Amino acid sequence: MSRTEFEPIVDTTRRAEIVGQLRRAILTGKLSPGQKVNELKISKEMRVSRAPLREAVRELVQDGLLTNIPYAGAYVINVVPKDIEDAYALHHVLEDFAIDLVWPLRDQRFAAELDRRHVQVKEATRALDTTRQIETALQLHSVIYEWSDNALLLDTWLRLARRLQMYFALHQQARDEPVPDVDMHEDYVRLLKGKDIAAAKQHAREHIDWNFAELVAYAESLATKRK
Amino acid sequence: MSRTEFEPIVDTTRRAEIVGQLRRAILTGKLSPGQKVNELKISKEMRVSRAPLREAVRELVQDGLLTNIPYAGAYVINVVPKDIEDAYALHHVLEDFAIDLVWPLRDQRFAAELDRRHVQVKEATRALDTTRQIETALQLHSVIYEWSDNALLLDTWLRLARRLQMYFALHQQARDEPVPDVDMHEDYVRLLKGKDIAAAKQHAREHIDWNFAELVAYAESLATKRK
DNA sequence: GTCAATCAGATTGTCGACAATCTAGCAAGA
DNA sequence: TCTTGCTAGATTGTCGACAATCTGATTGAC
Repeated sequence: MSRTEFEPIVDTTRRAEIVGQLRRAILTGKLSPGQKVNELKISKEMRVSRAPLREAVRELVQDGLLTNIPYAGAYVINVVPKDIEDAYALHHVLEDFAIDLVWPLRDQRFAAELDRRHVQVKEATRALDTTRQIETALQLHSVIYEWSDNALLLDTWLRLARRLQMYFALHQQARDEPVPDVDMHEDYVRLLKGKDIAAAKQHAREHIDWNFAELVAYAESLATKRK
Repeated sequence: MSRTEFEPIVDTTRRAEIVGQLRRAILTGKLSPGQKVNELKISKEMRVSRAPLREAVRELVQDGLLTNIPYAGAYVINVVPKDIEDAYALHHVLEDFAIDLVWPLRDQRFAAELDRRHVQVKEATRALDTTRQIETALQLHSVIYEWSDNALLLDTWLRLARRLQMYFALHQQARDEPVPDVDMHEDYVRLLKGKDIAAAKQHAREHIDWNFAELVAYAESLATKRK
């Protein structure tokens, strides 16, 4: 029996590639909220036929990043303050649950993984790469979900995370300000490795909320502009 | 301003119809876990081309009812005990959250809707229509999510509900026994209309678990059989 | 001028055919 | 006997073309 473990072969279909590109385009604001996804135009630009593109669109619709109206087209979802509030409320609940589940499962590898991703966040922050910073920060949060040993919870989180990534990206892109403090996640990581679950939960709660008000305000400004 | 409210036009694409049929087939066990979804065969049976069928499959893959392996095909998801446990754990958390949210929003129409769906469950139960009984019972549970005014939570619940519907249906189909008591949801509905939120939560928790052990045992029997 | 009917252009939905890939079975060689 | 290479058949992935539908502008009647 071989000891080496091989990675599964990566999806090598055009469809998967297209999904990736479209998702990135949405999450980085290259496709802005409300914008229509023109199949013919995009398929030409990507040099693929409409079939795999359409299948990719179905995936993103199911993902919640696009909405579809039959015979009218697919549109990037809009962002209104209520969406942000809903997402944050759900995030609180899921994070709490994930910490409960992960607490007895934490081991040395868990701590190592937390540190590894924390480093990535700090690197992206120092490099002033906001897009990557958002991405790595969410990946850091993903650790507890990945280790909570509940596939459904992880799946639910990943869906939510994509929404959050979109909100953050839009916001950052709009204000174009210096990135937040490098040590933002210091306490978060430390408490997750510690012994006080109540403190960890409490801090996670506050940590999640750090830019909540700002994001809602941004969504409101969007709504007013749209009028 | 018109006072009458019109329903949105139903999706009138073949794709939507196909999604419905496939979903029903999976949720009723017509397509059993692990079974392959042969595109050519099904498209012929449905008298449609493969294009809309494939798009429908993408949706169901994203929904979590199918898994896809490139160039190999789409398969109905398997059911293992851990899946049931994960689903129930998440259900507890979501139900708790939903009750919190819905509590201050309850009004007379909320109570009426609870009653209406409760009646449907009882009718299905009396008619010995197990499939419909499962469907209506989940729709009864959906009330609190629909009224909780959190679109993301509702979306998350609907995903979970489909998984649960599949588990229940498989189980029922396997044991082929008389359906449970007609008054099963009596307390659930009564407490949701009452004033004691703690009692409502507590009962919801127990109510959710009523057939948990049975379902896990069934999944285990499946797993052993598969060997 | 207002409103309804009509029409052209653009876009989405669907189809049938072809290309790429996988699987199972068989044959050849060590 | 086991492994390797090959082949044929089936299935999935992709393509280009056509049909159905929507949108906006134009026309014409009142």
